[in-house]
Amino acid sequence: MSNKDLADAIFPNITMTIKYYENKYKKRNLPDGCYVTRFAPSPTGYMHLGGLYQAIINYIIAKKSGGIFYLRTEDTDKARQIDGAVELIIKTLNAYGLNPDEYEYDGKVVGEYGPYVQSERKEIYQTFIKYLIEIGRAYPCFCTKQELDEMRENQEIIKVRTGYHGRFARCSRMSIEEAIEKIKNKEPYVIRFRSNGNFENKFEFDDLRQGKLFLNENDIDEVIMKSETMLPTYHFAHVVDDYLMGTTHVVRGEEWLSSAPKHIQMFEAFGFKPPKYIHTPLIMKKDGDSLRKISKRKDPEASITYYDEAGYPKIAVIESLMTIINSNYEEWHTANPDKKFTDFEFSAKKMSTSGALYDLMKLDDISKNIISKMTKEELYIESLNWADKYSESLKKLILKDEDYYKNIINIEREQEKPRKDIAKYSDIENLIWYMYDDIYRSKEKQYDWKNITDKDEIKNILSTYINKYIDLSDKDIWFNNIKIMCDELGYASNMKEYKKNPENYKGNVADISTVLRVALTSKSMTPDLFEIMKLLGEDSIKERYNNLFK
RNA sequence: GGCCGGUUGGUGAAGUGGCUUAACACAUCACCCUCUCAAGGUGACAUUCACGGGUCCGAAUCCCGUACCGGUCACCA
Repeated sequence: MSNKDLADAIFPNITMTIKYYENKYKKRNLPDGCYVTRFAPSPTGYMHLGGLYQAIINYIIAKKSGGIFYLRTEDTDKARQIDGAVELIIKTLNAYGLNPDEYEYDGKVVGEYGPYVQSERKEIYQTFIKYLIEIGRAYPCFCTKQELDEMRENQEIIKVRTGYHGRFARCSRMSIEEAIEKIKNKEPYVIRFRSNGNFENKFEFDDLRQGKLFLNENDIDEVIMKSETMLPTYHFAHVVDDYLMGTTHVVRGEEWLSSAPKHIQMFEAFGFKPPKYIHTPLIMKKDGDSLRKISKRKDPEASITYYDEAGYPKIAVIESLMTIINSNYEEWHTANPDKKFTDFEFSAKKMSTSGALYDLMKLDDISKNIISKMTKEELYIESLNWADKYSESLKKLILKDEDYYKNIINIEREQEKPRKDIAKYSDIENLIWYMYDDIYRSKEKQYDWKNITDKDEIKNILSTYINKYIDLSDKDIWFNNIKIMCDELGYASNMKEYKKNPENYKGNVADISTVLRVALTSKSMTPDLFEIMKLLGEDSIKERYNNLFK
């Protein structure tokens, strides 16, 4: 009995060879220096901020080099899979402008290296595993979960490194006959890789972010195929897929670094050249006094849907992540305002050395800048698209009179230094509701009076204004009228004069303006009053002033 | 516990032996501008780079030790 017999007993139906697949998936015909990268999420739920972060890096290094960025679905864990997760990932990627060149979705395969869904590549993995068994580098293991648990407990007691290695790797010494017998008896088993490493030995591992590292060789006989589904584990699928798909650079989270020795060893077992690795820091979250990996379960801001629902422009989210990826991104972007984030010269070495806290304040700042630079047409379209999905009330407002809406959002907009008060589309409604008469009438309002609070004085100011001074034909005339009114009512029309001798006046032009503003909008903080008045129109202003104390 | 990495302001960080009196950006605060707010302008904000020791004419930068933080040690990825 030979290893060949064992391999046949396990995979009687696998007739292909590695050569066949190597022929089928030809080496990519790309010029030197092109990066082939992938985003390889497992469809276990919603798209995660960390996932987007990985995807961005993969995308920019591939695009910048003229290479390929592809999407691979890692669905080997059927228990954790969630319906619709793949769709969400693809849609998110596309929405954020990170379109993969190759992917598989909804029965459609784009690219020469598919299937791009791991569960559909079962035969490929099994072919590779079969080969490993034939050459004696893999074997079936019949240890039960319970036996493994006991073994680990034992190892802890006698203070040995835990894991299936060395003398603890019982099934590695099982005779071929016995193994075949057990398989015939339908005993459950997994396939393990037979490691030839020595944990005491170090080898040099070159991580493109961390630089040269000296890691211990792996001596654990890792599970490479699961028993029930006969699908590979991550470790094995990574080796086979990234080899066959021609991945040149694997960008993945730092949590993978410690299993890199296993991967390297498997590549070597096949005689394949491993890809280059970039292990990235994790995005962290402050939890009390300590830090932890940002978590989808505990942190709403870990899910990309959080940003979509709040209405952040996609590019703002990307740029905020870029500042974490390489902190010189912002400086570069300021110097090259017309370039896209994909033009940025990403440097793995410049990535932070430890996990970064994601700063929502920073996101707001980036987002405000981006939104302030939009034209009114752009903002109109973006905000309507957002409202269509997430806000019935804003949508109604916009559609009531689209031109009116555009005029409102255009206040202090299309100019050299535009107003920056919108960080996300969900802010808009709260900033503009008072521009609509019907809402203004029905809404419960708190008037935010400042210096002048006396009812009769306010009435007096308002009636004087609408009877004698209201003129919306031109901003200078408008403001000049307010100043004249100040003089008439005993308020300082000139702020400098007022500051010199405040006791000579009842107040100043700012106080008067504030009364006009609050009486009109209920708010003491609004954009340019003249613009607001002009848009509202005389009738509306008069109505609001007249009805104020009724 | 073993192994691997890390530790520069509230945050992201620049920095690789003298150019650093520690860049830039966010946040915060003050002032200016100003009809309010936002914006914009000016300035403040780490006498110090986790701590201790060492090398050196000179250290955030190199070495050693300690502490703390993170990752990993699954038939999860």
